[in-house]
Amino acid sequence: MPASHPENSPLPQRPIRHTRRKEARPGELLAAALDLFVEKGFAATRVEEVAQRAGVSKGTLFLYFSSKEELFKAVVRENISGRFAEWSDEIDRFDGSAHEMLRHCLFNWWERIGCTQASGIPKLIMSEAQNFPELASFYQKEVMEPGNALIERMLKRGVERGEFRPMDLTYGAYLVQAPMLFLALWKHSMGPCCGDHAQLDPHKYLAAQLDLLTHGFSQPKIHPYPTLEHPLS
Amino acid sequence: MPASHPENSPLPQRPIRHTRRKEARPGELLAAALDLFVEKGFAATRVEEVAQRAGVSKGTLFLYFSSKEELFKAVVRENISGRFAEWSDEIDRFDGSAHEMLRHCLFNWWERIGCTQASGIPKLIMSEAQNFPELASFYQKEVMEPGNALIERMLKRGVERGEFRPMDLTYGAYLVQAPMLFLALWKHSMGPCCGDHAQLDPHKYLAAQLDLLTHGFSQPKIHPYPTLEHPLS
DNA sequence: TACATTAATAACCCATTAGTCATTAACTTC
DNA sequence: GAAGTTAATGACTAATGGGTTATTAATGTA
Repeated sequence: MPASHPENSPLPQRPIRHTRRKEARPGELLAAALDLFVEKGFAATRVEEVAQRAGVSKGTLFLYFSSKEELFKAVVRENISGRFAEWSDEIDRFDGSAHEMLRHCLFNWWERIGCTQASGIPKLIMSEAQNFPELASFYQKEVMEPGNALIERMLKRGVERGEFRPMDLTYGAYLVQAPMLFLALWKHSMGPCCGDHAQLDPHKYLAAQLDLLTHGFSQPKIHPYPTLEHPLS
Repeated sequence: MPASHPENSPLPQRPIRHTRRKEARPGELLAAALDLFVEKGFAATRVEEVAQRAGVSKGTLFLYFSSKEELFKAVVRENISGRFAEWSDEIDRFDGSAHEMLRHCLFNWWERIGCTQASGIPKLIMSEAQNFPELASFYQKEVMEPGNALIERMLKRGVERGEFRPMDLTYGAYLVQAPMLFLALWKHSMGPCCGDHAQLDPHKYLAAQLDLLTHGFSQPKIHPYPTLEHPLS
């Protein structure tokens, strides 16, 4: 479809373009970038497309972010690692049982990250880790490690209260993280592709997982928890 | 590094090049493509690199595969099917306890798939699912569903023998699958990027996971299993 | 209204890469 | 061993896309 004629001269074409909104640009660019990175991956997303979706030109994008990689890092900070502080506080303040805390953690993760677009970021990282090693180690340092530390603290608390049996905290943390990653990946890869059949209900899955963790971590003999058949319903 | 001079005229440079091996080329190209697609993903893999690794020129690759996409599809078709038949037989024949069976399943998966290159395919599929929806549903039908069915049968057997408490088999199967996917993804994404620190020992992880599943699925009160601190060591 | 500042632009540069095609030479056949 | 067939090549192209920069114009100030 090559439009040989300019053909758009009669219309002014630019009613409100070129407005200056220094404060709003970065946020709008980050939002657009999150959308596109999650949808198409890092390498496949063109910066010009990001700029267009944010309503600016490509040059403007580079005015606010020095490179595509910096843009990506900013997206990750904005959507994931920036929230660890409040999460940490929440863990400190929590005064329920370790099991309630685990439940709180899993379901809150779902509400705040899992069910939002931000859960596409882990998939993104997994997909592009090899091609962009510094992005991978950035993610490792700014997301995986603090996240693990948070979960480890939570598990340790459970062990100290006598609710959880002794465990290797490092691997215990992986056991908690794996299902979240699984859910995020499912949501952003297989889920949208497979029709109604084989759909995965996130709440049911999380409930089953929580049930498994609760039973699996518990000190034996004491707790009569619900079975997997009616988990937390 | 622009080499202004040709400079390689003195040496013949091509001792055994240009041999004609029509039968062998497709297989060699597919093997090379699997390596590279798993390592770098679809978009980032250059066809010329695939050709080089297979010992031919780029032009030759297009002689056998009409496009990069066709090459990709051929790789997935070549490497995914099979294997389920023998696994199914093994499950039927197994005569140990449900817990032993679960252990057998996890560790055998690791030996046969997890630790091989084949475990890169799930990552590949996850990464490219959005760009190739028909591939994703193909994978869902030919891999995920039969795999789930296998695990469900295994869990059902445990429930029927009274070793596992009653559970929703569909979600129980996901609980078993998630850690395998986690391990495969780790191996092919974060693992190779993050230096020695934060390394994940597959056997220790699987042992911890098996321990969790064993405790979590068990009928309460009966089994004194080892703690997560010395899982299966 | 004139001037200074700088947000925003769009044309440009350059490296990369999927795909093509005219040419070359390895095998086959007689 | 000459001729024909076709596997294999690599230089070419067209398009793409990250990043740059000279230019434009919106806004604030006097």
